[in-house]
Amino acid sequence: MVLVIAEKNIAAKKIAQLLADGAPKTDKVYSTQVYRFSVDGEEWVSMGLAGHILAPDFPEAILFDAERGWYSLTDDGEILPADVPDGLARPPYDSKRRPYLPDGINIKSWKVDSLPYLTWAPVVKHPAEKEIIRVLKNLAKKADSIIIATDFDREGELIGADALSQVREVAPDVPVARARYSALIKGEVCGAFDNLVELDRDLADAGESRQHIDLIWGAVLTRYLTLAKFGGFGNVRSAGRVQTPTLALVVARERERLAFVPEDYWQIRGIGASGDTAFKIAHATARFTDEQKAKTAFAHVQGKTSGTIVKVATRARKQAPPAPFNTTSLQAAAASEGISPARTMRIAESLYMSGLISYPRVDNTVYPPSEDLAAIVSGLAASSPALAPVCKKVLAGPMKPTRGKTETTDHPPIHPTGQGSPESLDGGQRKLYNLIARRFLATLMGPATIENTKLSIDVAGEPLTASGDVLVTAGFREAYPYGLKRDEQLPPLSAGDVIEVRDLALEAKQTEPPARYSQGRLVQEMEKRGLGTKSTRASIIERLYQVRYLKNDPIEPSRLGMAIIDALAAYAPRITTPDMTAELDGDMTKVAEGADTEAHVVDHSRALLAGLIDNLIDHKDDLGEAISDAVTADAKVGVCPTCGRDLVMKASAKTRGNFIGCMGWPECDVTYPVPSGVKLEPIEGDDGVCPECGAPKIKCKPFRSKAYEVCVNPRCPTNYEPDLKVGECAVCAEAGRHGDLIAHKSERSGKRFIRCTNYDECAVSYPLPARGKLQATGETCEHCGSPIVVVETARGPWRICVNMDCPGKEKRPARGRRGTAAASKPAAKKTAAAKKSAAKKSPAKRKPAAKKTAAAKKTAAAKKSASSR
DNA sequence: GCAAGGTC
Repeated sequence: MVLVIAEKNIAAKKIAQLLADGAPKTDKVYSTQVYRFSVDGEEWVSMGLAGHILAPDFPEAILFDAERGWYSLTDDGEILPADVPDGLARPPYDSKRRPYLPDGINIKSWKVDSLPYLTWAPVVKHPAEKEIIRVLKNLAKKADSIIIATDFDREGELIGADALSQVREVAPDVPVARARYSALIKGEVCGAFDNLVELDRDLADAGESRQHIDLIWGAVLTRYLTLAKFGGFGNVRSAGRVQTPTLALVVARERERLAFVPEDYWQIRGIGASGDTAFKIAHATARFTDEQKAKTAFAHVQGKTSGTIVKVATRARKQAPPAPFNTTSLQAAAASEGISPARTMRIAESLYMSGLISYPRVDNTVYPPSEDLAAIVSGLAASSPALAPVCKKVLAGPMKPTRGKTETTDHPPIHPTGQGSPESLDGGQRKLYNLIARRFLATLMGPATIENTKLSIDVAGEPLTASGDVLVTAGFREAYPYGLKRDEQLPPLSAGDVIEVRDLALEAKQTEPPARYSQGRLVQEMEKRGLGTKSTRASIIERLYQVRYLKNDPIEPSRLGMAIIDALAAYAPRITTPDMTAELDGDMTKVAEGADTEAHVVDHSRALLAGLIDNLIDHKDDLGEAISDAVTADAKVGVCPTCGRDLVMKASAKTRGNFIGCMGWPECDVTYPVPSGVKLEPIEGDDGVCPECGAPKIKCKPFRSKAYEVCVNPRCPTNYEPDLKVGECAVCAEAGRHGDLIAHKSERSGKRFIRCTNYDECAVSYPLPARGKLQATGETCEHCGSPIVVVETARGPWRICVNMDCPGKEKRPARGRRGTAAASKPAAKKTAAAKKSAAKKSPAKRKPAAKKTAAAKKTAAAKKSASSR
């Protein structure tokens, strides 16, 4: 049997299809997809790895001293020489400066003292994809020969070399060869398998050098930053060859904005009208930089009510259809539609896995000749009725595809497959699929023609203008409306016509600083500067948000992010610029060409880092202070109305919930609750102080709905809500007594809830939505008899039964069973409190407000999963 | 608890 090892499943599948006599058979080894086929009567099988199957890391519990070098200790205290690669450089040992690694401190422990040793620590590999390795070894044992067919690039060679090392553990003698193809098409793949070569160790070593350098620099600097001011678990301050220069880009842009000195300018603008059509007019001098000149011009036109058309100029311009999508351009286009690059990749992956779009990690922007574009369009027409009319036009047209600047042969640009059923996609998936499908169609269509009309208007001797764009020939815009401005149609006018003029005003304005990066722009900027790859950029940006160096979109650096860049620019400047990546690329090329060795390149890099360590450690406390100040500044939401110190967002150690507390604690015990389940943001400046009570106001952004601002003080008059009777208590009615249900707002927590007036006997207490005006309706719920209230929300009124355990609420048609189960035994469970009071006062009766205890819920869930198995 | 690179 011949075993073919590809980098990923899609490659394994394609290779099987291209080499097989007849159609390959899909099979599973354990739970991994493999492809069985025959080539000239011989039995072949291909499998896909999942990228790198081994992960580099530092060895467990390695210690160092000058005599023994690297060693490890067994549990019994026995000293063993460490299993490290030959020829590894030793940490330069200076007993005054650098004691032995203290007892019990090893490379795995996060201690500043160990950083100089970590710089020189060996790097080993451990299995990262255990399942894949198991399958690989299983197949390798049965193989008569093996062909490594991973991607034809540096990382592909390394992935192949790692796979080979695993194969050798079970099949030391089986012949192994390498197939190098640059496109998954018949000619390329068959050619590669007819001309097998050897695995290129130098190229794999180049990839491994990259891994080691990234790990060593990343781990040393990340540990250093984290230890400089330990902020508790979950507060890692990371640094790396790609993430740090990326952060530096954002910080540099913010600094430009801070240093920006706005310039004053003036505009004269107003409204022109002819017949029923009104349009914007402005002085021909779009921006006056001289106030006096602006005032003089304005004095001429002020209060004027008519103008004369001097000239009408129309000019048509063509807008070329866009290039096919590669990863970066898809991420940028999706970011404009509000989908972050990271989310774009997650969605694209799912669309790819369900067979709706082609492979999403591509640099290529030119369709290969082998791609049957017409077939895709036909498929699209059949699967997406909404796109069918435009698909028909595309099929009838000349269908000359556009080409982008980057042409590679590994995969086609991102396009819909025209297969599957996109109709059932949910929100984000549907949005992205539509973008991809429409972009694909646009690349096969003609240009759009936009006609611009420019009116020159004389108003009391001053030149004014109006301009309007109209899409006259839709071309590709019929399929691809993204980023298209709305038509601004001017009325038909000609020279000499008189128009109405009104609302002319002189406006004083200021120039704006350079704009912040959007996530889409940042991805493009990273690509331009050689930072990261198509597969990593999105996740690197996401990481910078996760460690709270970045916030908001357009992107702003946090004070912490700025402090990190300042510190690294001072003590480890090499990590803050893209140069390190550029230099690494140069070194990699030398290793790949055999002009240098992995050991030498990595040791050189270690030495550069080692040269920085002493200075870093000397400044540890300065940095700790800077980080701590920055973190406090980021958490600041306002000033304490009692003592004047900063109020900051804090996390409760007990409940892990957030609250606002005074930095003066324990002398000052001012605290405020904050709403949970929403994203919170401080409001800067005077807008962030409540005019009523002086407490801070904060911005709350609930998931998928509109942000609002609120005073954090629950006792503030702006938060006052009178008690409201919403109806009668159905529980009490069942028990033969009377109780009213009253909506209260807690003065302590600011939370709203409903409670029964009969609370000595009745335990009814329901939470209410945090926001929206409440109204009693006088109606009762058909399911449980509890009152119905209306909550005014941003999306309009919302009628709810106040009973949180109402059986009517649990009816979910899609799942069904949960609802019916709950409805059939609504009185089954009670809260402990309800049971207690019921036992004391009155016999337990049917109770619509059945509240399940946590334990009861658990058993119910367990029963459910047991019955479904 | 570290990075960046593959891919799921």
